[in-house]
Amino acid sequence: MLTKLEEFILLSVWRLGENAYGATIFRYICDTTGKNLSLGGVYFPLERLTHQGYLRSYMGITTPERKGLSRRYYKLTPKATAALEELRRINETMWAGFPDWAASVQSISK
Amino acid sequence: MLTKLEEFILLSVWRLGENAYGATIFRYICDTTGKNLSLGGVYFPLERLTHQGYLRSYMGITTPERKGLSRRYYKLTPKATAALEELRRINETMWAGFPDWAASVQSISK
DNA sequence: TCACTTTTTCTACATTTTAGAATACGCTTC
DNA sequence: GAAGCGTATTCTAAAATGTAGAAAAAGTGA
Repeated sequence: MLTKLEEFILLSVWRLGENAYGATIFRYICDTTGKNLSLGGVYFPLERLTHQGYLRSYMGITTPERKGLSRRYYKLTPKATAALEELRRINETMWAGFPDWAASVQSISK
Repeated sequence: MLTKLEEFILLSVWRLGENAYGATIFRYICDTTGKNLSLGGVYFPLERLTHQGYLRSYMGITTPERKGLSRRYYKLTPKATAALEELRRINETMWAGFPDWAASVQSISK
């Protein structure tokens, strides 16, 4: 099963689209969760997920007029999309009916 | 931050109500996720969560006419409820707009 | 008493996370 | 053209967490 961090990383890659690389993913997760991750704690799972076939990565070759080391960008593979959809279903079942959840989900009235 | 297992354990305790003890929690999570957890992998975090103040536990003293070791029941503390509500908010933000999610959530049209 | 069922507890090992230091690269400035 | 700065990635060691399964506990029934 994907860990929570892996789940969040995959979702971040999906959401950031063309702009998904280590540093932006790190910042996005920190901002959204309000927690302080460590940088290493995002780069390491990125590699792991790539090895496991959830992500494809490629070096940024375009527009090299910016400062710094060249970026390594990430994209979801179909395997990742499938895993996320399964996870979404599991999450939905687990959380169904939890107080306050009702406010944003249809067809649960309690 | 709570791990995924801890999240699922807390949700199971909430859902199982008066019937939340190690073995039922274990079975509920296995059934819902379709994964094979190990038993030890549920008892250990249960103790951890209790120590950290997310759960209160008490031994089952009622109706001792059943077989087996006496059960240790669990209940959520207010700290756990608060953590779950925060997590729900984070999850909602992370998952908002993800394909297929739309089917069960209001006001997302894409 | 012995075997059986349900449940918890324990142990050893593998994986994942945390925290932060080290390294890389390309501008800019002196 | 060397030094410093900002953006990024890579690496390392320690701590926390998860996996797998064996062992133990307690009551029931043969």
